[in-house]
Amino acid sequence: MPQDDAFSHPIATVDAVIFTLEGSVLKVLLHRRPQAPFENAWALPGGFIHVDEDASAEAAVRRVLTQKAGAHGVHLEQLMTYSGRERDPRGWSISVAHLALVPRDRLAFAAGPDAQLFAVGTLPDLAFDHARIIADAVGRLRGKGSYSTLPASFLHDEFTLGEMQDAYEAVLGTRLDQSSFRRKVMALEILEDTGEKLRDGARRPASLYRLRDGVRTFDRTLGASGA
Amino acid sequence: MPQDDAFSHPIATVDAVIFTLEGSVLKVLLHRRPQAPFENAWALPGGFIHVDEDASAEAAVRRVLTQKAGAHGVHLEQLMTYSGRERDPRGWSISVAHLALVPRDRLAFAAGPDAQLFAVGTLPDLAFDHARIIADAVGRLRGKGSYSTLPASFLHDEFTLGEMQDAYEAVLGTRLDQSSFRRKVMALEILEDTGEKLRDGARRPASLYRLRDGVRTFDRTLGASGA
DNA sequence: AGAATAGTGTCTCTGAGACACTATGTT
DNA sequence: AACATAGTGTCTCAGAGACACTATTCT
Repeated sequence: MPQDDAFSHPIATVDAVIFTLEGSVLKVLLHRRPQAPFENAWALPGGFIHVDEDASAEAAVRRVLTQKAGAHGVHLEQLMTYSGRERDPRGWSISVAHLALVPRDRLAFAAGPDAQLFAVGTLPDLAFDHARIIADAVGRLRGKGSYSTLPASFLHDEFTLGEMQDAYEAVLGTRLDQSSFRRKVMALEILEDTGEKLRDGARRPASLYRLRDGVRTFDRTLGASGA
Repeated sequence: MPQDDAFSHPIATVDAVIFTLEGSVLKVLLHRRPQAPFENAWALPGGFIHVDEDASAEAAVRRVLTQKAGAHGVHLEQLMTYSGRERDPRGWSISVAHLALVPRDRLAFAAGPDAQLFAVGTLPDLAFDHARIIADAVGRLRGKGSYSTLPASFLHDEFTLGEMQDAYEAVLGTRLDQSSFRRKVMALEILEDTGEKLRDGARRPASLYRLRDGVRTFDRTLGASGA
């Protein structure tokens, strides 16, 4: 315990695994590193914790999210912390990785050769231990997705049951039975009917719902992960 | 991202929430702090990460476990990382909290006014944000306990179904039906019959089982948390 | 009318819980 | 024989999955 402050401190960073849904495909935002180490390699958006500026690691991630993905007010949760002497050639480092879930159109980054969305199934080679971090993040998302409202974070505030089911299917990687899905969602009482309908073409309009706030996880499942 | 190394680094520490079962009561090991900050307050065992000595945060926790609890080779998992400017008066700090589950007789600490096991229901005032950390740890243990072999970490290598059920009941805070518990445990195929029997008194001897390794979590539950 | 998705009804199967019962050892 | 825990059998109920069906809108 508090011996003496003579120990040299590790490098402290944060990393963000920013997920989104693009055409019902689960994707992650990656940036190409502009400098060493791992110059030109793809990597997770991240950066040093600014002790003078960030109130916490989570605040540091929110800063990164805004600066590098143009996203704010999105679902953000801590994933895990990765640390050690070997993971960063610059020295003993500690990185607090977070999970961010963002609707596609709330992501604002300069898409191009240096920033891109990759489907989680086909990732390029990655800097540091970022492949491992993404694998853990996907595991968390798939696992927790089945008994939480996490997948709904990819949707707008108001959405139809069909859109909601699509999001769950994309996250869990399985097809779900429509009838069972609706029955279970309704039984959980996690939605609020807005009274409005979505009219978007040659078919029966669907009711628009909103997530009732406060609800995050439930004790039943909305479908098993087929990963 | 890697800008310049000119940022001052946070203080980096680890904390261990060491759980054990004493007389079917879930307890946590606390130490009294010998010095400021929070001198004389109860706190979780923990300490600075030694960059020159620890290969990772987990390694740092294992060192702390050995030094402060005499425990090694126990179940250890990362809980969460707590960080910020306010949590430690010495400055911006980051602490990687871990969960350790130890059978009572594998804990070797000098019990006395400066080190003690406390039932999780009746904790004293705590230093730093350690009350919050313990609350999170109890939440994790209770939650994950119902669908994992975590509670069995409190037992010896070989144990009876009765002992196993006791451990689950202590962790989940509920009584479980004996018949259902046995049926579910058997259906999960997580145990290996040693062929031996425990003879410990005036009653029918119970079979001794061992955990089959590799098994950590399952998709069904062994009982709901009654917290 | 036809296309397309929204939404309902219902059957079956499995697992969980409750609880009554039998078994087997020591004193 | 009494006792205490080990271990079994069985009934009932709720939720999940499968799937066939009906409803409503636009073109």
